[in-house]
Amino acid sequence: MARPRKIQELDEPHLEAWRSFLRAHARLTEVLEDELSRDLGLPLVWYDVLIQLRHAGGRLRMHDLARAVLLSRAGLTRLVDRISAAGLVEREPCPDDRRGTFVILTEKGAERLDEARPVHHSGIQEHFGRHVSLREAATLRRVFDRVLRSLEP
Amino acid sequence: MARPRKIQELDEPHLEAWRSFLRAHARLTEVLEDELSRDLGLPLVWYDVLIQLRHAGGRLRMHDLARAVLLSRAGLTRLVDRISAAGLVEREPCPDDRRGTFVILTEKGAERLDEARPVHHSGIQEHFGRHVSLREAATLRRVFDRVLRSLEP
DNA sequence: TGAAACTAGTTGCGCCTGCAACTATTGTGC
DNA sequence: GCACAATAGTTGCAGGCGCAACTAGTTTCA
Repeated sequence: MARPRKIQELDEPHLEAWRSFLRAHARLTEVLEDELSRDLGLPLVWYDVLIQLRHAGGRLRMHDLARAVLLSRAGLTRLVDRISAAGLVEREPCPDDRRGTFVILTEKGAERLDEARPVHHSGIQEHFGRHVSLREAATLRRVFDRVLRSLEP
Repeated sequence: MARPRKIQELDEPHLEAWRSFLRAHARLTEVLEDELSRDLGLPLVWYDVLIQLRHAGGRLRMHDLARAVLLSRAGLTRLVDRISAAGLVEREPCPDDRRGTFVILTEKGAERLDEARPVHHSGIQEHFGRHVSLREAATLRRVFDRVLRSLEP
């Protein structure tokens, strides 16, 4: 008799892929964080903030920056406090929307980013890129983008 | 004239793969953490501790458990404090090595794990496995294991 | 055997984060 | 135009983590 089946079960190969994925992420971010902090005194989140700002042309609203760096707005408030205390970004009120605040990449922030980028990129190459063929990189990107799209609202 | 070249440069496809990897990890763990906490009141790290204990036959030294769940020994001390306060594990002195402490999966912990496992696994299937072909899963595992091996010692 | 080096686990401390509550501003519907 | 809901950002608070220092036990080796 046909019994109702789950749409799909999680099988061993997928579970193994998942476990390797988790472990690789943990180790890679640990190593890259250490390298960037040690060599340049720049935490990875700081780097991420600076990169996102440059990517957006140098300025971003708190709200948008929070989404870009995957942080709560509260978390971002404190983070921007620290980074701006170091002079790498500045806050500026948003003229259109008086609730809003822009975060702006300063000259000094841009310099630090220029120093950090090659270091960080060669870390990624050294520990990740080097071990991944072009074909595999394409697969990774395709798969993860697919996963991400499914998680969007 | 042949100028010295870097061994390898990080190229766009690899960088894109890296970015998607990071975002996918952040979103997936966020969602799975929420599901497990909401449905069963069990944080993901707790689940991980219980699973690792079962995997090891029900008992593990603090030190080994810390490595298994990718936590500092200090972090694990507090984590085990919390989980054992909830009755899911117990500490027991190690007879061979009087510095050592075993963490032991209790009956209650095993029950909670049995409840959580199918929930967590269907979450992984729903948000990850479902979007990944068998062939892709094999690639992911192969790539990440390769990366992990390079990070050992 | 005995001292020095090492290892296991815990604790003090400070950092970073999210949640919930709050203020200020903007948008909506009658 | 005005009350009510929604949104932007900040702050109090508590949880969870790692580092460094500490205690206790073990290994090494002369």
